[in-house]
Amino acid sequence: MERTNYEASNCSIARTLQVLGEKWTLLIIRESFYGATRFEQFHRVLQCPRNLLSERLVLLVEEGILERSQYREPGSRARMEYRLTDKGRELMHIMLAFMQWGDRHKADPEGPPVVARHAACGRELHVTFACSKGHIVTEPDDIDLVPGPGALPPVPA
Amino acid sequence: MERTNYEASNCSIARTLQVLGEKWTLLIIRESFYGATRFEQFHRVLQCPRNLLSERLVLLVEEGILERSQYREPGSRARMEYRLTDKGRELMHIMLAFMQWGDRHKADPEGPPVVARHAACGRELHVTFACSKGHIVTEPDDIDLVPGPGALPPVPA
DNA sequence: GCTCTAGGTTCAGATAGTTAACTCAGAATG
DNA sequence: CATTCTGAGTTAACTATCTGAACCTAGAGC
Repeated sequence: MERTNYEASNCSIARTLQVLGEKWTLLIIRESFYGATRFEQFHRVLQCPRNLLSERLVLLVEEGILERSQYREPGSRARMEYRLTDKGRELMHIMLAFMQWGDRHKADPEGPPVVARHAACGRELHVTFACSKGHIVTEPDDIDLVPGPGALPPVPA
Repeated sequence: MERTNYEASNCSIARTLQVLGEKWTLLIIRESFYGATRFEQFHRVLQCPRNLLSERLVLLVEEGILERSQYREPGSRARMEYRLTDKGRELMHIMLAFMQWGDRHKADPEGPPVVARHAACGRELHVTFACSKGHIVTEPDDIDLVPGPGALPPVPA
């Protein structure tokens, strides 16, 4: 299974896209967050081609984002289930960032189908940035993107 | 320009992917955040096919994520530039969520090429969730995903 | 022994992405 | 003022990926 190469630069975004950037992948993960665990569940909701679903699940397991295991309901034969690993659950930030932007700019008139709440207090959550001093930042303008240790030479004008 | 349809459910994530989910799109936006504004700048860094770059830029302008305008450097002819709109700048959350996951799980040994800092205090930022009461949540387990006003019937087991 | 279901696999045809060559206008060069 | 150069695309042939549908298999239920 050869996959496309975005690697023109040392970039975590590109490397992450190499895993998540194919069609359906992020929606499969969305369904995992919403509670789907079985092939037919994913397929019923997403209505994506079965072979792609199959390929993507294999890939996500290889990447350590999902975990595949057999289980057996009493009186039923053994089946496979796919569950998010810790690494997969850390994709929550990406999911909710997508959801938040979409709710803001691509909203359905009915309102959002899913809302994220703080389990402890029940209030609605939104994606923010926090610095190590505890400052919460929401405005893009309050963020500086600066070269890090693995920086490449800047883009020539 | 027909685009693919992910719409099996009322979902902001799917609708956002319909705009950002095609190949190269998110990397074009990454470059916008890093300061690229001109066709050849994007192309030099990304090394993507020129026709796709061209198509994607048109699309991002149509979507109101980039703004296209003419400008003229003295002694040079008029050129086009592409700049993030406010709507585009709000994609920062998605960008940094990708970057953070990638830095954690797909890191380059050199370290990250770009770091996000709080403009006011200079400290490193990370993506978090905050509720309206000001609680900061980082653990996926502290988040409940609950049906919102536009909810669809739940996935049958 | 036949049918149903979950979880896939196979394959032909359509769509999207890639590669490389070409265009075109204005600036610079000679 | 003819020629080359550069930025910003366009075009066309080719390749890879995705889609839709049919097919397969093992175990459960009838």
